[in-house]
Amino acid sequence: MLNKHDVVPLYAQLERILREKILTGEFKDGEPIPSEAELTKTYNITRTTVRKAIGNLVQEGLLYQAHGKGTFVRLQEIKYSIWNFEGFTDYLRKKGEHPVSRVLEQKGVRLDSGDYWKLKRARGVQKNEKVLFLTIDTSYIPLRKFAGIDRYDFSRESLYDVMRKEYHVYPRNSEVVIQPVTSDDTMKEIFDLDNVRSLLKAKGIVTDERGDELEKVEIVYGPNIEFKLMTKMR
Amino acid sequence: MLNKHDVVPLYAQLERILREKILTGEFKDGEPIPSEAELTKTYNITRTTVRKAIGNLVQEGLLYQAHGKGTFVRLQEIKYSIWNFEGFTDYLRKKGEHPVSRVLEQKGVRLDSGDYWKLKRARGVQKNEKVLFLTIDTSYIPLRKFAGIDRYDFSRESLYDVMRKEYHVYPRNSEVVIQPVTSDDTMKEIFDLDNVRSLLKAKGIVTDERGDELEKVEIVYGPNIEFKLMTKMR
DNA sequence: TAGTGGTCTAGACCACGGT
DNA sequence: CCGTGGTCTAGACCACTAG
Repeated sequence: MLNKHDVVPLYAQLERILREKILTGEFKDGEPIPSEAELTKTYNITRTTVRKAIGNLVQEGLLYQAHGKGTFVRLQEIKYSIWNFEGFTDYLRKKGEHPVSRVLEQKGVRLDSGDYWKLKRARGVQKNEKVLFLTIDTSYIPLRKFAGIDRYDFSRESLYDVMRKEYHVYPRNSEVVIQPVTSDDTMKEIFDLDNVRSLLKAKGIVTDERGDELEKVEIVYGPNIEFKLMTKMR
Repeated sequence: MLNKHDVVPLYAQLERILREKILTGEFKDGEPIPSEAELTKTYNITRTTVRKAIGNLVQEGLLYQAHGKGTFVRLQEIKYSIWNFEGFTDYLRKKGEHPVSRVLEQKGVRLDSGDYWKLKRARGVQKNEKVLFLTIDTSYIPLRKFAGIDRYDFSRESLYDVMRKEYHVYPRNSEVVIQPVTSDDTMKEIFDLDNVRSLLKAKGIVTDERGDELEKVEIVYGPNIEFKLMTKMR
């Protein structure tokens, strides 16, 4: 049930309930959730409010709507091969590789929206005697949320591990824009390029389940990475 | 002014007007646009409709809102964001745009796996007297599955509509690799580039629900497209 | 035809920011 | 204080889908 006097808006409360039911499987993948009309009755709110909640979940990709048919659950809309946030580190370990990070730069910076810890790392794998770098990651971590984050040595520790274990914060969503970039000197050196090339860059934010920003991120992908994308259409 | 009897929804019409004013600089970067109350008066529509239009532009990244202050123009110039293949025509129509296709090349070709119909199109939107091209799509359609596909005029018809309505085949999944490419002469002409640039290319296959290949596809995205990607961890 | 989502109206009260 | 956006109500009519 919803609490009309809560500071949390009704649509956000409903959103949470629906998300829960989708993720626990009470609403099954591909099947319809109750109609908007039903939801207005069940929760005793207007359709506008129901639509706001559903709209957000559609935006999020958890639901889709079909005119005249209904609102349906969509799980696993997008998968990604290299773009997994449970991390880079775990991903490579599973493949039997030895992940390596080299910190290129770290310092406090002030962006318009507050104070951040800037962390720039080259990340890759150990190959025999050599290191093959795959990405250059630049993170801007809000110090308001992660006070003392500068104490950690991120050439050894995983950023997301620290967020989870030390701050009890769980990265959940990311929204990035993919762009082409032309290699600069840093990229040339890290990726061992012999001349100027086009590379891919992903730039965006990582948030927790409430949509709070955890990190501004910018990742440049080296030439050894394929950016594979699978989508499901309806 | 808005046309209440147009098939294009009022919010989409308003959206288009606002987008226009932002992009032409009538609403300047960082400055506020008229308040929601003013817009309701100016266009003689309700605030709900105004908010729907503004909401979409906020989503698109062209505007941001600050509680108690106003609605402001955002510096970055994001025009279109496309996250899957299904959306092109519908996505643009919803925005009150007029999608345009120009067939650049079409012929039968033999690939190692069989006979295909090659269809290369530039796709974009009508802007006043001009056409702004957004993508160059190259499709290879298996003739074994789509005999007679060469009869259709794909400058007018949607490829997927034909697949659905004439062949009763439904595109469902896609698997593509995203790569950077350097512009060639065709791209230079279609996208009206003044010099060589890095662009994005998606290359892969589209399948139906049984995993049967419907199309090999290669899409080059012009500089007016941002490739926005949202991921969720579960 | 009945049920669904898509659009829109005409209000209301609230919280926030700056004066 | 006033003007801004944020939320919400209680309706209405329409277009689409399926039986």
